[in-house]
Amino acid sequence: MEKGFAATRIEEVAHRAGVSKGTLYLYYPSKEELFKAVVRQNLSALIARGQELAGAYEGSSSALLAELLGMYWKRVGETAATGIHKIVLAEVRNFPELAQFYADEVILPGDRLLCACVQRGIDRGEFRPVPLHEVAHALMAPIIFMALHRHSFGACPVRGAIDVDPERVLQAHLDLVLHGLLVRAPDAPKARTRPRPPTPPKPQKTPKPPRGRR
Amino acid sequence: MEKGFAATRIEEVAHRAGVSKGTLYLYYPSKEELFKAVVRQNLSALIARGQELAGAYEGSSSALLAELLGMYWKRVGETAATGIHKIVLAEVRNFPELAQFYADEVILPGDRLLCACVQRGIDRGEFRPVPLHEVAHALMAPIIFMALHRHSFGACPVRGAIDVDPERVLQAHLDLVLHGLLVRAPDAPKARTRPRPPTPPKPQKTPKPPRGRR
Amino acid sequence: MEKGFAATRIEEVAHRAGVSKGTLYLYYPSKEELFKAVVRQNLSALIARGQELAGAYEGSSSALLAELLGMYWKRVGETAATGIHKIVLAEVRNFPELAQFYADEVILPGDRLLCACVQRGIDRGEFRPVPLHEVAHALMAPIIFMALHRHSFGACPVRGAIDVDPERVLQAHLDLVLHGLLVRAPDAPKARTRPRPPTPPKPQKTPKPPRGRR
Amino acid sequence: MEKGFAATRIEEVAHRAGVSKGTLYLYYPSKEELFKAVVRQNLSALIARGQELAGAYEGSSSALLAELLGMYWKRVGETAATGIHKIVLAEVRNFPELAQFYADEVILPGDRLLCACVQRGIDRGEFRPVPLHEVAHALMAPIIFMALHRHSFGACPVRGAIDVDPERVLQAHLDLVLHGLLVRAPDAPKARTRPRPPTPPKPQKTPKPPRGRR
DNA sequence: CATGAATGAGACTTCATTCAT
DNA sequence: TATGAATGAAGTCTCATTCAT
Repeated sequence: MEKGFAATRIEEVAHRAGVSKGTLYLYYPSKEELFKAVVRQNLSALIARGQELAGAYEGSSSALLAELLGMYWKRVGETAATGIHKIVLAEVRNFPELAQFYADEVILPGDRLLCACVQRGIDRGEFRPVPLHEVAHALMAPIIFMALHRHSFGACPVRGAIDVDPERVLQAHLDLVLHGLLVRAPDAPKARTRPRPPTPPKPQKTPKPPRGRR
Repeated sequence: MEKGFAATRIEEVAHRAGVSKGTLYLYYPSKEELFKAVVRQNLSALIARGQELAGAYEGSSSALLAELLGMYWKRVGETAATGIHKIVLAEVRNFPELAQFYADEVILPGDRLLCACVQRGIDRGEFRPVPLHEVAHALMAPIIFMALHRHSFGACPVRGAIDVDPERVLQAHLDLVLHGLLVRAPDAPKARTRPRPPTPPKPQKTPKPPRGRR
Repeated sequence: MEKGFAATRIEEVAHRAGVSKGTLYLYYPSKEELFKAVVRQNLSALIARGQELAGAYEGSSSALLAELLGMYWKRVGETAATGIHKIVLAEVRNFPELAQFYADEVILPGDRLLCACVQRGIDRGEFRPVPLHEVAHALMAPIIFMALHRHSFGACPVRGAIDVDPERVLQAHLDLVLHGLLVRAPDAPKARTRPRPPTPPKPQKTPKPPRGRR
Repeated sequence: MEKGFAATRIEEVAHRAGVSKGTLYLYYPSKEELFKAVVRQNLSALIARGQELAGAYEGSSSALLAELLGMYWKRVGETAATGIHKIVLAEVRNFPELAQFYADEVILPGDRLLCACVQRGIDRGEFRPVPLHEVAHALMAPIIFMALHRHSFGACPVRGAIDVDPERVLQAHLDLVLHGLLVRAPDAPKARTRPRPPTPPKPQKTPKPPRGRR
């Protein structure tokens, strides 16, 4: 996840795993297969988590969506698993079987889950009628994108970086989009899960002290 | 952009350029430099496009944002330039100098532009007061994400793919998010640039029977 | 014998022996030693067979030679032991100690036996005086060669192979060479061990239509 | 030819060829292909030589055969090309395509040539009617076998080796076998090409000074 | 200015060998 | 005594880079 497929040497993987090069080959017949196994295992975790959440939920659909997205961020976006997004994005075209796998195991289930939640909101009269898939995309994209971003740029020391706090971005995103979903958006944005003042002082645009790599 | 840095062979680059391998080295001292030049040139194109978009605008802030995002999609998201996003994302950590460059040339200007537009909306009483950077992120992310997605998965034949129409996603995104920005969201979503029925007939019930591509 | 020294993996040897790789090393300290043991044991079998044949014989020297060569073919040429010839031939130069061993255990005893038989024929006035070693070579070579050939090419499906019947080759060889040994070759070839019509009907005109094997 | 396929390192081949490892791969895509090319080229030489000889011949069939076999020995048996026999024998089972190739390019043409000569002898009333293919085998085998033998054992220093002089073996073989072919074998063996006393003193069985390898 | 043949460092992979259990 | 997981040296092959022409 740090370097991508090609730039990662089998030897280092083995070293970090605490075994020797040869041992790796007792479990995976090739670098490609090892790679695919890494993707598969990490994705399985993703799916599993999604399904846990998908269980019965009692509150409003807004709250449910906020919950889902927030949990996704906490469990995936902030963990090492984020890298999986980067690597899949970067390598699908070189490992075509990956595409099918990812579609089946991640994209479809994820889409299904989000669509179901939005539909629930519509059915209960909470949300305006909206195109499901497209909204699901709009809901998820900024979060995954942020994860991608943090995983790649976040790891590089950059002068003048816009120091967006993921927590706040998530908040803004939910605020905005749930606001947009509501049948009759009230004057004041009540839809937020946790009430927060619009933009707390927290000074932005400060050159954040670069966190060294490694 | 097709294969990533490592999987691309100098020889093929030379071949497609219609010259010999040696000739490449007359112009670029190494594969790394060639790569950086490719990124830089493509980013310049991105910038140029950004600047074109940044010109004076008279209408409502909602319309301005819709215009900007739509234009971005048409000029970048749908063109080969999209690949630049993918490759930068995939390689920044291996080419740290790229991070600074990308931040300076793409992220900052882009953020500045969007923040200015949102601020304009707030100043003119169109938008609720919202955290600028975070909203800018929320505005841009789904579009770039879609571009990334199309560039990677879009190139792979996948059974049962969710066939999202970019045009519609863009529409839903704008609809949603601009809706959410408005000070007083009216009952009906008037904020859209081009009047369109809220949810066009095209029935989209959740577990849509997968229409195979290919 | 199937694959040669290098292409044979210890693991497969162990597997066929019904034990684990480690167990092999309890009995043989290295692949080389195991190999040498294989050769040695197979050669011992060869020798043993040679000595069985060497016993007392009463008939004509022609008949004795025919008997010996025929027996060799039946007991060695047609059995798995043939492979030993191939592998020794292929590997002597990589395992020089093998050369001495093979010379002592196979070549010398074999030569001694054949020379003795030819000398017996000369002494008894049956054979012309001929150079012993050279004739011994001429006697044995076609048989061993055929064995080699069958072990290597015989195992490969080849279109248009010349389908020589080993039995007939042996016959022709004996016929020819014993004919050539006799002091006064009679008009008709009576020297053959088992009376057979000179050239059995089976018409064999030069460019015989290749009968495919398989 | 010295070490066999597996024991030969690409690097050494390159070194002896006076080029670098990589260069070899500009001409042959793999070690296997290089190997096959070596075999092919050497065999082509074999064939070419056989066909030169196959041209018009005026003398007796005995003399023709003696000529052919003698020339083969001089042009192949004594040269480095001999190794080709060893390596083909040792590796056919690992390179099945080799079998077909060798059959087509070497065995069949060779067989055809020899059969034609024997048939010529029969037609001209020189030879007894004999089974062609089998006799061809009997004619060729001792010579190839000797070549194999010299290539492998000949290169190893062995105490008490039977020091057979190839020239003499060839002579004895021809003497014997041509003798055996003749319709009416005369009392004295006149069939020899160059008249030589049966067995000159030349003491045999002497521990020949080991010719070191390399 | 352009070529393309040659290079050789470096990476993946194999497999004989070891050794704790 | 037997196992089989682990090892790491060694070999094949790739490909960025060089340079004489």
